[in-house]
Amino acid sequence: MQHDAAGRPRLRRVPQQSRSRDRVEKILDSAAAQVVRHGVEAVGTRSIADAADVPVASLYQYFADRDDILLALVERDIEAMDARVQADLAALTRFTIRDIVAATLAAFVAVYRERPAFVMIYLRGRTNAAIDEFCRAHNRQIARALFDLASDLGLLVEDAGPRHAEIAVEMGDRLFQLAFATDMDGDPMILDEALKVLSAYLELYASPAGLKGVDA
Amino acid sequence: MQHDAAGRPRLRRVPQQSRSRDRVEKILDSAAAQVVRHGVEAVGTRSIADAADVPVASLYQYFADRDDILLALVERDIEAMDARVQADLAALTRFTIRDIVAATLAAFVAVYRERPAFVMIYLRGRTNAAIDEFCRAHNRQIARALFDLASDLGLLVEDAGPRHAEIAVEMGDRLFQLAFATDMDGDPMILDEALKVLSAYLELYASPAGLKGVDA
Amino acid sequence: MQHDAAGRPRLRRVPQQSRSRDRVEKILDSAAAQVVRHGVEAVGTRSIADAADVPVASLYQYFADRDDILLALVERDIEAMDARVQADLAALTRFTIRDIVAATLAAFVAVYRERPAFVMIYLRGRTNAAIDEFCRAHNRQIARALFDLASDLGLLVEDAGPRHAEIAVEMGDRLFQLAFATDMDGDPMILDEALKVLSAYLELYASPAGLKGVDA
Amino acid sequence: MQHDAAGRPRLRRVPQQSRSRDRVEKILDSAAAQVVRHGVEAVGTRSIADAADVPVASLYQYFADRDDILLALVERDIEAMDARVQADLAALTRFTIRDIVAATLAAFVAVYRERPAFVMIYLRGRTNAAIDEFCRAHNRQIARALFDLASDLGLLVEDAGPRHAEIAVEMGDRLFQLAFATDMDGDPMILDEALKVLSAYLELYASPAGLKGVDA
DNA sequence: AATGAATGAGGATTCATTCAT
DNA sequence: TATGAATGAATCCTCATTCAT
Repeated sequence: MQHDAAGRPRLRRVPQQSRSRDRVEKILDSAAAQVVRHGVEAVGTRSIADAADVPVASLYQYFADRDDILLALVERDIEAMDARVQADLAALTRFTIRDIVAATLAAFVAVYRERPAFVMIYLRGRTNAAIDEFCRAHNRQIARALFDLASDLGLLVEDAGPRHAEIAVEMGDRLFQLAFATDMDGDPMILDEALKVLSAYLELYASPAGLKGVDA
Repeated sequence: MQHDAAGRPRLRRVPQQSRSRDRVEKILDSAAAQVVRHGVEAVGTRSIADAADVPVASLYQYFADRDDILLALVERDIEAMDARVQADLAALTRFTIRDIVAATLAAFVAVYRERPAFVMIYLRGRTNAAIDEFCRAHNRQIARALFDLASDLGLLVEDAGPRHAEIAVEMGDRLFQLAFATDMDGDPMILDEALKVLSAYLELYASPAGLKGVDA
Repeated sequence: MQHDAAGRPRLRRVPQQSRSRDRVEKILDSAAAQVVRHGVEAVGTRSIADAADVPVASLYQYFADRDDILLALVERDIEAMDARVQADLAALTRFTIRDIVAATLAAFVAVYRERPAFVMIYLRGRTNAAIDEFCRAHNRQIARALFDLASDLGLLVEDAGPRHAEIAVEMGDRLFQLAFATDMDGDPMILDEALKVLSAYLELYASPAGLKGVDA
Repeated sequence: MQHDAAGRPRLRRVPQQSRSRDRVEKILDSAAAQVVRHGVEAVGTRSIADAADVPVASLYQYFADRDDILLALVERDIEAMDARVQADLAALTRFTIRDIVAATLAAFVAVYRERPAFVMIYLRGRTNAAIDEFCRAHNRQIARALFDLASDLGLLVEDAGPRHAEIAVEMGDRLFQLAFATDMDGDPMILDEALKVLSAYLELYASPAGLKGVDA
């Protein structure tokens, strides 16, 4: 990560032009392909650039860093994930804690399956501080959103707080890491376990409505 | 991996001298330590050599390649694992399918816990073709050995074949990878599940004796 | 420095528009600040442009080159210096060789102190052919002007020629470089010595009037 | 400057082999030539290596860094300077404070004149922390040696301490920087001034013998 | 057998400059 | 005129590997 004179990390410039957007997408696609093919550590600026048919120097138009490219990959995938979760939850006609958990997990699985590069980078996130940090922050954000939803619908008891949601999300995160560690489709057994574990945990904080369900 | 003029991989020279053996062990120990501390990709010939207090060039007396060192690490660990499995099985006084599975899994867990470098390399095995190939071959070999044992003891039905054992071993392999992916001691929940899953699977092919047990 | 198709150096476009003039000044001010802060070699187009709040590409509207910016800086400062010398000399009511030398040196010192960037670039001028060349030419020009002044006032003997003035100017130039090499205000001891040395030298070529003085 | 895993700067390997020594000398000579020709900032690893007819990577056999090469240049020159000072002082048959100062300054001037690259690097030392630090330490060391000599010969009064010698050396150092800033042979006027200033200063701490002299 | 020395190939990143609009 | 975007060339440096002794 580059830093400016004042020591703050230089921000990646987010291009708004459509031409640029295409190029960025191409770069990210190439990077994703390389990651899937050869692993996170093996992708270099050169291989990304070559695959994207872009000069190496041009990468630095759009990204601060090699790491920044990987981070962008994760961000892109996470955005897709958020969208999917939101859509799937919006499609529910009846809400229980378990339904919300199931829909969320299903959305995650669907996106993971579509985006194998995400799985690879995410799993090795430990190699890369920026990615790690970003994902952690995102987990908190997701937890908050889910908590707000359940709370607004009256599915939770008084005691329940955003903290509980965070714990659940972190657990789910871990389980997904495990499930996708070696199986790019997500080990179904662990995915099943994930649903059971998370539901059981969160139902400890469910109101009667949270168990019985409320209509949308 | 180096290749000779004919394109075949150059074989690692296996030293027989005791002085050499000490050095090889020291190198492997150092490499293992580095792997555990900094991850597979971060380990270079220099860091291994420095840690082993051996000149870098001397690594090539004992190993063909950087990859070859990692492979040797895996081989060494796998040998330990085989020995442990054999010993633990030999210690059983009564054999059921489930006992064999349990003893084997326990042996694996014990060795994994003693040898964290193995876990790290094995998990990232995909980075390294040689290691991947070696492990796959070893899995088949283990499967065969276990099948022969159970078969000789009359624990299996007629339908059972080495293929089933292979499937079980591969499943166990996967589950271990998952269990150790984030927890260097092996996620106990997954390890428990592993025992249940593998036993249940293999008992589908168990003879009555395989369920009830036979004396040693 | 850029060159056109015929190999001649491309001339810097001297903008006449007032809007442009403002921008050029801003660019030069920024460049000067950067030079003083970080040294000549550390100043890049990007840092100049950022500091001037101007797009990098716009620098090339006004300057042919990175070098050309530094050269323009020197030119601007030299123009100020010339004006100051002229004004200070015009303010004299009585002229001796020593008075002219003193006034000239004082004018130089005053300008150097106001324009630290000039000192830095000039001292490292050797890095930059264009600047070196320009300064040498200017030295000759100043020497000629001072010689003409003293000559017209009858302060010099017959033997005296522009060449002697040039030597004096070069000596003075060197002494200034020395005086400002480490002390941004000019080492006073060297500045004093400069006055003594140059006066003594030039008085070797002074007419009686040159020593006694003439009224303006 | 490189750093090892523990954060300490990786030491430059000082080669003892004669073959290596030749190469190191060749590299340093090339670097010196480049510095003199194009200035300190313009010398890169590539240009040094090319000029020395050595692969770039080989530079890193002998030097930790680009900076380290420049530092080595300075060290080599400083060693020569120390040797020269020692020899010139040993040649004196009669010792006064002034004689010691004169001999020392003369030795410095002689070495500076032989080694223009040293002058250039030393003057820009401010660019390079390692060089700066090294020179400062060396100044202290020289001061100590000169003080010990004068002290042993009984040339100093009781009050005199190594601290005074350090001040004198620092002053001399500055004056040399000035004298050689623009004149590769050392501006004679400043060199003369240097002798006067330093002698006068140190004679404040001279014993009668220090003024009158003692035989070797 | 052992190793200090040597190196080609490649790593990420920066920079001055040009181009298309 | 003005400029965002684009890039070739260069930067320093690392690494696995080989060679000569």
